[in-house]
Amino acid sequence: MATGRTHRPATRSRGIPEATVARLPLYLRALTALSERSVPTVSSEELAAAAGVNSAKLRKDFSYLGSYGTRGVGYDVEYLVYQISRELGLTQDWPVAIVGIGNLGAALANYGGFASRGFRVAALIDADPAMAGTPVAGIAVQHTDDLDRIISDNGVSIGVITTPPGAAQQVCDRLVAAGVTSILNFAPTVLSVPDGVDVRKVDLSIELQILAFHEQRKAGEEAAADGRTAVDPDTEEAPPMRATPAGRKGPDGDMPAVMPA
Amino acid sequence: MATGRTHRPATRSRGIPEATVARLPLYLRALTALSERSVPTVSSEELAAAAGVNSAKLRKDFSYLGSYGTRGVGYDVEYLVYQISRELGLTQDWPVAIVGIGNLGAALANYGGFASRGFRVAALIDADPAMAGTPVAGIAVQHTDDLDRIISDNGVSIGVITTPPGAAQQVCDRLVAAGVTSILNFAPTVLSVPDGVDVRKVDLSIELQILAFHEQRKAGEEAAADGRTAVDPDTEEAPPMRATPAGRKGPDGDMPAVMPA
DNA sequence: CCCTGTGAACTCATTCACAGCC
DNA sequence: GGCTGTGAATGAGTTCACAGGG
Repeated sequence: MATGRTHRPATRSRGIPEATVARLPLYLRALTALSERSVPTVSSEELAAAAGVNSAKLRKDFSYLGSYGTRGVGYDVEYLVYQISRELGLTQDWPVAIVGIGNLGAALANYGGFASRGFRVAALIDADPAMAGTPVAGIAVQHTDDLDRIISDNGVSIGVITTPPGAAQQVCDRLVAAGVTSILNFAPTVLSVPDGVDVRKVDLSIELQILAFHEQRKAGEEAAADGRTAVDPDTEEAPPMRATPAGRKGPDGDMPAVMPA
Repeated sequence: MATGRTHRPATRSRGIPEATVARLPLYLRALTALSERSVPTVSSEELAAAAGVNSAKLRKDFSYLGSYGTRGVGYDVEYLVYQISRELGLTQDWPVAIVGIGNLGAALANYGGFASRGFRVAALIDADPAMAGTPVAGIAVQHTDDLDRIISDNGVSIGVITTPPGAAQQVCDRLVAAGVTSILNFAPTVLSVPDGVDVRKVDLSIELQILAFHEQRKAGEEAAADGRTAVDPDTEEAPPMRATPAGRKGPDGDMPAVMPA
C-alpha cells in the first residue's frame, strides 16, 4: 500500500496477500450459491456472513482485486463470480493426478467437488501392480512405473499425494521431475521440494491435535470456573521427570507411557 | 518475556500463540521419529529441518512452553516428546465420532494415524438406515437417530463431519447439542456454532484452488520471462463485460461459461 | 442515506541478533 | 565454542473509522 500509487501497469498488479488468496475460494463458494438462487446483488455484509468472515475483511480482500462493487448498492454476483474465478485461474482446466489409490485416494477420486470448479482427475497412479487397470471412479489405475509419461501426456501440473508416508517424498520427487509444480500432500510427512514448487498439506492428525489442545484448555477453565483446582495443563507442572541437572536423560528415566506409535 | 516475570503462577501461564499451537504437532511428529531411532538429543537446527521450519521460529515456539532445552547441547528428545504431548492434551484419550460414513468417512475410519496419538474412533454414525450395523474398520455403523445417546455414552467431545454439504450444519447442531465442543469439518460448508465450540475445516477444493492461483501466476511469469506478452491474469484486464455504468448486471450479459456447478 | 474502498492504527507472527549458560 | 532463550525490529494481517461516490 504505502504512500502513493507507485509504478503499476494500469490496474493493480501482483501481490494479493496470501491470506486473501486463501479466502477467495470461500467467497466464490458463497457467491456461487447466491448465483444459483439467482440473487443479482449482494452487500459486503451479507456475503461476509455467508462466507463466515467479517465485512471489513471481505471489503479489504476485494479491494486487492480491484473496485468491483457499487457504492450504496453492493456487488454484482455474476460479475464477482467471474472475476474471482479468473483471479484463481479457474477459467481454465486443471488436470490433476492422484498418486496412491488406497482408501483415501479412492475417496478423493470419487469426490464430487473435485470435478466441478475447473479441476479434472486426469490420472490415478498406484505402486501396486495388482491395481493396474482396475477402474476407480471410472478411471483405470496406472502403475507408478509410467508416472513420468502419464504426467507429461496429460499436461498435469498439480499432483495429489495420498500414499503412505514412507513413499511420499519419493513420489513427490518423481512428480516434480516430471513437471508437476503444485502438490497437495495428504501424507503425514514434510516434503522438500525445489524452489518454484508449491506444496500444501492436509493433515487429519494435525487438525485433531490442534482441537485437542483447545479442548483440554476448555476442560481446565471449566474446572477452574467450578472452583476446583483443575487439571490446567500449566498449573499441573512439577514435571514428572526432568533431565538430570547437568546431563542427558536422567537414569531414573521414568516417563508415562505416552505415544503408542 | 517482557520486562519482568509478571504475576504468573510459577511457570509460564496461558496464551500460547495459535500459530505455535498449529506447529506443535509437526514438532511432535519429528521428535517421535527421532525417538524411534533412539536419538537422545537434538539441536534446534536439526529439529527445525526435520519439521520443515526455521530454527529461530522453533526456538521461539518452544520458549512459550518453557525452557526445556540445554544451552550448548540441545533438547532431550524423550523429554520434549512428553512435554509437547502433555501441552497438546495427548496424554489423555480422546474418543472421536465420525458422522457421515461415505467414501471419505470410511477412509478416515480406516486411517491409521487416527488411532495412534491419543485419538480413538469411538463411533461411526450415518443417516442411511441400510448402513446401520454394517461394520466399517471393525466398528458397527450406528444410525443418526441415536446420535445424542452415542455422543453422551462415549463421552465424545470431538466430532468429525464427513456428510454431504447439505447435511453438515444440521449434524453440527446436533453434535453441539449433544455436548461436542470441537468439530473437524470435511464438508464444504461454513458451519456456525455457538461460542466455546471450535471448528476446524479441511477442504480439498479450497486447497486446490489456492494451488491453481499460484500455478496460474507461475505460468504468467514464465511466459513473461520468455519475452512473450503472457496471459498474466492482471495484465489480461479489460474486463470481458461489466455492470452497466449505473446499474445492475448489464443487459448484454455475455459472460464466459464459467463454473460447471 | 447506504454501502464501498481504503488509509491508519493495531494486533499477531516471524525474523534478527545477541546475551547468557553449558 | 556451541546452542538455547528472548528482547527488539520487522513484516503480515486484521480491524477501525471515515471519506467519497451512488
